[in-house]
Order: sequence, then structure tokens, then C-alpha cells
Amino acid sequence: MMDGSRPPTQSQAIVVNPAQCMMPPHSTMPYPGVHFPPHLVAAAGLSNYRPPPVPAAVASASSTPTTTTSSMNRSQRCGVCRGCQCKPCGTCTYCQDSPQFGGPGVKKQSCIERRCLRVLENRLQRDAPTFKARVGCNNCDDCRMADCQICLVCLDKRFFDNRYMTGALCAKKRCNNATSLEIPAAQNSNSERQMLKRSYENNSNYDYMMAKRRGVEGSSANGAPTITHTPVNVQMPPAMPRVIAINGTNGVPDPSAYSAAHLQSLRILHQPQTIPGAHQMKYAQPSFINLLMPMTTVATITNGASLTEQQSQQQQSNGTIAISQPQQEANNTQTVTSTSSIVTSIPSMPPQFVGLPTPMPHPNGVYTTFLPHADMAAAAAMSAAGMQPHFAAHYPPHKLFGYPKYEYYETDTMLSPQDPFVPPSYAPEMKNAVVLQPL
DNA sequence: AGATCCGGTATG
DNA sequence: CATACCGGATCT
Repeated sequence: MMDGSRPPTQSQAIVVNPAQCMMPPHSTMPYPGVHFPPHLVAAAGLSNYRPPPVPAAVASASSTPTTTTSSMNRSQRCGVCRGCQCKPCGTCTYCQDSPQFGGPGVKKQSCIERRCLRVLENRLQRDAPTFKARVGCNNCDDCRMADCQICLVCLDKRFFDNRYMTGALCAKKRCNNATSLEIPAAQNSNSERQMLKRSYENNSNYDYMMAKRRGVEGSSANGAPTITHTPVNVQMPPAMPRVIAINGTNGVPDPSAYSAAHLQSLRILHQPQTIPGAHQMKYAQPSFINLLMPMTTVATITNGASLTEQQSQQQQSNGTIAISQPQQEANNTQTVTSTSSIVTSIPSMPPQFVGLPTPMPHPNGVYTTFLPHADMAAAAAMSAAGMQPHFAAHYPPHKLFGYPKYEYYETDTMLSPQDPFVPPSYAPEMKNAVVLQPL
């Protein structure tokens, strides 16, 4: 069973509460039948771990996509996404079915919290072309409703920037005036090769990263990486800073909004050298993004984030945060010993803001509408109505401060007193709520 | 042999 | 159309 510990790596030793879904929390196989990529295994000190075969989709990327094998249709878990790294919730219908939790094992599906994003992406690639996508009228009540966040369209929107179903209406909406939407094959990029090419251009896609790890032999004429099975030394991308918004409601920096526990979790998360693959967490857990604040001040939190009053003042005065050595926190099973407590401040940057109010679900059932940055009139109206205005932030595509754009913005409030990376359904208020539907 | 769970099919 | 079921691939 899980012992909650991992071997120390390099300069740091981390003990993570296994109940907080972050890393595969043990020393042999985290979950039987679940497989982790070599870089994760190496980092966790699992030297006797034998990796699974090359995922068919990646392995076949350099060959013609028409090749058919029995394993090609089967999606392999990536092992690094949040879903793969979550433990079974034990409460969903599939957990209850599983013999692991005393069930009969007839449904034979994975926990709803453990859905692999890579498998989801495979499914999108495969199903989007035949999906009965619709475009809403944008005028009816249904269209004005918040997206369900659980249908294929919403999942595409949440995790893949609408890449596969651009323009499609949330499948749960029953707009009477909706028109069918033809999704061109090119847009869906159901060719793995094209996927890889685009990933190569963006330098941020999981498939590309995994392909690169497996060995890239130059590029083909069209720019797509050529994948081979010969291991070569590949220069890994630099550790990505975790960029968080530290602004208060009116753009005033408000680090006190972060509780110690929150910072603790940030500290755990921001260790790409300890958690290889963490930089691939472009798949935000939208449930944790209930607010996107104007990010006129942005800072990276490095190891051992912990704000003091003095740092808070410093940060408010010049837009940077000084971060001290972590302090041991009572009543917390996480401990961090870090040799690094450096502040890396990123210069303030005028953010760009999108104009589309995008409702996002709040785990408590409260929906938040994001206002365009400049729409202060709307914000004032909301304030007058006793509502809290929120603003949506948007960055230039693909790059943020020279780094690939990653979409794990932080919020200025915690949704739950627990570690924010505990799956939403673990939160007390979500006890009886369904967070993700079976795909 | 046993466990996990994807993906196709049956069912209501 | 959503859900349940289950064959079988892929692992230990």
C-alpha cells in the first residue's frame, strides 16, 4: 500500500501526503495497471520499474496513420497528467464497482478522477470529426447558461483550447436555434503527424514532449519531428516557473490572500526538477480556477514559498516577492527541505484581456462570469448589485515571458481549506456532486 | 493468475 | 441517448 514517502532527489527531500493527489505516492507501483513514464520513474527512484510499450499513437506517429494494430486503438495512460496521478476517489460509481473497494467489478471503468487527459485527447482526435457539433444562437437561455464542463466539447475547451471542436456549443445545451457545425478534418488534425507538427511548433504538447524524450532524429521536411525508438540524449526544456497572479481584487497585490497551506502546495508543485513532467501541466484543473485576476504583477514562487510581512510589503512596493526558507507547519504531513529559496521575479507586464465573459463552474455551484479587463462599468454594476466582479486574463498565444504558455493560473482565494490540488470531489462541499461524467 | 480499465456493444 | 456491461489488451 502507499507509504507516503519518496526517495530524496538531488538537493531536496519531500514527503507528500498521499491523500493529496500530486505524485504517485509510493515506491513500487502506485496503482496496479497504471504505468508511468521513465522520467517519472527515474525521479521517484523506481529503478526496477519496467516501462510500458511505446504508446501506439506516438510510436506510429512517424509512420502512415493508416497502419492498424490491435493496440493502436487502445489508449495508454500518460502517467503524468493530473488524472493519472490522482488516487481513486473511492466514492464514484466506478470506484464503488471496483473490487478494490469491495465492488463486483462489472463496470470495469476507471475512477472518474483518474481520467487520463492523454486518453481524452486521443478520443477527441478520433471522435471530433464525427461529433454532432452545433453552434448556438447565443440568444436563448440555454446558450446563456454556463457550460457543463463535462461534455466532450467542454473538455476540449478546458484542456485543449478548443483545438478539436472549435466553435462547438456545449453538448448539454439544448438550444433550439442551434445550427450544425462541420468540423473540418484539418482543424481536428486527426493525423498524429500533424498533431506532432503543431506540438513541435508550440513546443508544449504532451505527445511532442514524450516523442522528444524517446528520441527525435531531426525533422522532416514539413517540420514534424521524426520519431525513432533509438534513445538519444535530449536536452530537456528548462524548468518552467510557476506563474501565479498575486493580485488582490483591484489589482493591488495581496499575498495575504494565500494561506500557508496554499503556499505549501505551491511549493510542492513548483519543483519541476523534482517532479519531471510538472512543466507539462498545461492541463489546468479548471475547478481550481475560480478567479483569474488582472495580472499586472506576476511573480514566480520558487522552492519554499512563504510570505512574511516584510516580503509582503516588498512585493507590494516593487512587484516582487522575496521568499524565505519554508517553515515547518504544524499539523501538516508535508515537509520540504530545500536548499534553494530564491526569488525569481518577473517584470510586470501589461496583460491582455479577452472580452468574452466566460462562465466557469465553481465547486460550490456558484458560477462566475469573467469580465473584460476594461469593462469597469460592468464591474461597478456588479459591485453595486453586491456581486464580486472578476476579470479574465489572456496572454499572447503560446508564450508567456518567453516560456510556453501554461494554464495553471492561481486564484486569489482558496476553494477549500484543503490542498487545492486535491480533486474537487474530495472537497466537503462536493461530497455528493459529480465532477466529471464518464466519457 | 489476478488487476486495471479502454473501447465497443447491449440495454432501457 | 445515456448508461451498463464486458471482451480483451496490458500490465504485475
